[in-house]
Amino acid sequence: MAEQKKMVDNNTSMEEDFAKWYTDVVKKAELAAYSGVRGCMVVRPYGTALWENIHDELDGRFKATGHENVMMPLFIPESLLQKEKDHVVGFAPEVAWVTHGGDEKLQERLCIRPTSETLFCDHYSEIIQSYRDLPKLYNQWCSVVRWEKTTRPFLRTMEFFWQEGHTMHETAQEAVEETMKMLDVYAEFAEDCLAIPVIKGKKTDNEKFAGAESTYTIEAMMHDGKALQSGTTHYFGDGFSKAFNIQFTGRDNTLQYPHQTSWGMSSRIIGAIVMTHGDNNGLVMPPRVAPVQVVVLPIAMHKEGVLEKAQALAERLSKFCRVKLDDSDNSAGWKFAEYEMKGVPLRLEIGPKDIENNQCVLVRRDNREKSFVSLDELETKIPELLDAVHQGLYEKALARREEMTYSVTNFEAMKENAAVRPGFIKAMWCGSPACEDKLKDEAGVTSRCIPEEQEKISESCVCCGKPATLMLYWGKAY
RNA sequence: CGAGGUGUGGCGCAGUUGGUAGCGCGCUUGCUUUGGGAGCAAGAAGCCGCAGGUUCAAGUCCUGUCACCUCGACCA
Repeated sequence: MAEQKKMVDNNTSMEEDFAKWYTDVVKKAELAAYSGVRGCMVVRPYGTALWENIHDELDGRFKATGHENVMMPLFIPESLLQKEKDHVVGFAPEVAWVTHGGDEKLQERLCIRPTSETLFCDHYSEIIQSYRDLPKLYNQWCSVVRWEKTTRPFLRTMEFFWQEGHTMHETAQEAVEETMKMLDVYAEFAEDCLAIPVIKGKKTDNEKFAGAESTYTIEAMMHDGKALQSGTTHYFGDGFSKAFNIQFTGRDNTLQYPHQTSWGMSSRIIGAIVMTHGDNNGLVMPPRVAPVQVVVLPIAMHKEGVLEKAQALAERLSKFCRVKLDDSDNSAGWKFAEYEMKGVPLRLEIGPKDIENNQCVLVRRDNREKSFVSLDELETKIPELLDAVHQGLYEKALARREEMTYSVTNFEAMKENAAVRPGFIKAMWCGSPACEDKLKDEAGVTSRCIPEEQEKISESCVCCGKPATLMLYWGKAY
């Protein structure tokens, strides 16, 4: 009975109102707070620590694949933004403009970067002369601004934090390989660090990035069955190179345009973590990026020797994991609930009885499993349990995704399924944008991606019935 | 941009036919507690979003305005 009791009250359940559950968790777990600036959030220390861990893991992978970090300007002059046609049309409705410096009106407006393709291209046109200058493998960590109308913490804010990789290559093939390589890096990171299973695939022309030749994505399924694009890579061909007049002398002594890629993952991924692993007791942090992996709670702290023992344990644990000791005078029950809300993967309880028996209590956040562990085994037991939590989270998310993925072969079934069953829908597509539009208007689903791993659901397009060879994932998206 | 909603101590809210602003949580101090959000006692804290108006009197009625939230549309 007591086991089933909701441990954290005062929080909306996800079945009741998923959107409210989400914002409640974000606020109560202290990831972020609303700010006085419309559509912009304050990322609080706990959220920032999470982002720093995400940064470090990703940045290590970028460096390991030969990339270098740079820092570009915050502003883009209007003339520069307008150099590539598709690109400016795609972003025009959502750029913020600076029109004055002090009291003086500017000769040319400056936009606050919504993305930095144009800045990178402008710079590349200066520094690329020869095939010997290639490839250029640059990345930057920064924030960008897009004037969004509807905002939600992490999922869509006017200013958001991300990394954007921008690379230039001698050949198209090399650039395509880079595009696919970085997609793999994102997928591996999502699954191995965040315990979020993802579907790798290609976006349709309707859904691709403004100015890109092709766009790839990793799609994750949230608890409510909606899709969240969690990372994206683009192959640009030489479109921007031509628009920005970036040329190099090739090995054959002819002038050529380099081939380009870009790729990004944003603070939106924090929303994905919340909505993939969270439950009605709050957040559940994937252990490999959790700001605190183990919280040490002294029980009956006033008793002789308990606090000292807890301090010594925390000190010992800090040598092999991220640990926090809470020796505040809040009650033990309060602390249990608090660190569950914050999603700390493991809780270590140490009280007088444990000290007598040379043991402690370890409790997993993901399934509340409790074990008594000898104090002599912590160095092996804790890493094992952290791995088990990671694995448990991944498997639970994967099982849910599979359970909520359906296949349909005709329009009526698609409409019906989209209306009553949240989740992903696999269906064949003829390749026509008109069919995509119709499915969006009449069934309320958009194409998520053309997955790498294809299946033959049927012979014909789910919409028009014409012969089709491509299987797509469809769904509702954040 | 369309529809809806909300602005009252830090947070969540109540406030009836206009009549001197209240509750819960949190906060501070003290004592007792401490293995699932502790108890008692004493305290601090509010231009009722803002600007006009009606009235003897406005949190409450009227007009305007601003901000934020939710859902759509849009959104690489």
